[in-house]
Amino acid sequence: MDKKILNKFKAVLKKEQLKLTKQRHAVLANMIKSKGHRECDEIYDQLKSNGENVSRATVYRTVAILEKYGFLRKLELGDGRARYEYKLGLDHHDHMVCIECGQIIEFVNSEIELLQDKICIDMNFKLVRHIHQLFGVCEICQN
Amino acid sequence: MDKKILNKFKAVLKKEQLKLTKQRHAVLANMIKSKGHRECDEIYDQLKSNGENVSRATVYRTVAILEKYGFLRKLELGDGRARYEYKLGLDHHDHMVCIECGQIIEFVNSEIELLQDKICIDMNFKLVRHIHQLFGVCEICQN
DNA sequence: TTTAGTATTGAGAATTAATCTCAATAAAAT
DNA sequence: ATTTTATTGAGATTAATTCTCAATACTAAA
Ligand SMILES: [Mn+2]
Ligand SMILES: [Mn+2]
Ligand SMILES: [Zn+2]
Ligand SMILES: [Zn+2]
Repeated sequence: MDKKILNKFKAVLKKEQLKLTKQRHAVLANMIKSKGHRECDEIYDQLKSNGENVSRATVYRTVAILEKYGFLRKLELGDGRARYEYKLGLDHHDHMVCIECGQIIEFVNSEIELLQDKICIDMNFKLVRHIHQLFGVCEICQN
Repeated sequence: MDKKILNKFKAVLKKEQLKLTKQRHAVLANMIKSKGHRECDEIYDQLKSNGENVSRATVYRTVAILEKYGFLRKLELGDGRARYEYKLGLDHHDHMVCIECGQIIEFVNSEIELLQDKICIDMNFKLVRHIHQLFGVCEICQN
């Protein structure tokens, strides 16, 4: 794992009086390697098939820590299963979701981000995070 | 209940070979009357306290129909409980959610809506619906 | 490197919003 | 009024997530 990321993880853990365990390392390493939008069970299964056994409970506990400290972002797409994507150091983006095939397409629009900030300033709302998801039918599914 | 709304509801039900029952009427009437962002259990409790007993199962089943046909909009704010708001004939808006007190503030920004449409056109994505939620600290909770 | 102190893990139980089941009932059609 | 068809409700079920707690693994001090 990249030394910078690992050091940040160690710093976070120390600050929170948490210990660096094989399991926590394995979850983070796995998320860095496969950069999709992933359900906890997927992570669990993939770790298991790599021979790195981490319990489901620990996967859930670890992604929660990683989200809290900005390593991961949690997505809720309305199907009752949370997805996580690696985000540390990457540019912000939002998501389009195909309601036919489930495909997730990423998009960025800095104008929207600016307008969003302006709304919050105008309304004296301190923005922490946002969700902007577009649901519709992707190019492939239209044919 | 407003005759236009009731007629539209009747038309929808007929089209779908569903029957107009006391319970379905009660749920719709209740949603029209109290225009908040409401959990199913709230609707259930309020109906019960009005003496109009509708089972939880029927509340869930009815809001699903009402959402499908545009009477209601479903909100998922990330706490695992869906909220519904009445929307038929009302202007579109999105939501800011205070992470301290849970307050839901509505906002509208037509520029963002236009940019959103443009993104979808450019990417050949047929937009059906969207979620734009801003999470942060409201004016009151900042003091 | 031992030891003491503290945090973590995993297996399965618990939780909880939402959905399902199906016999009894109510609405619509004839 | 009778038949047909859909609906309801009570409680069981589902499924993602969280919790429990005894056994185990880190960490730092001696
Ligand atoms: Mn993404
Ligand atoms: Mn609203
Ligand atoms: Zn698609
Ligand atoms: Zn607030």
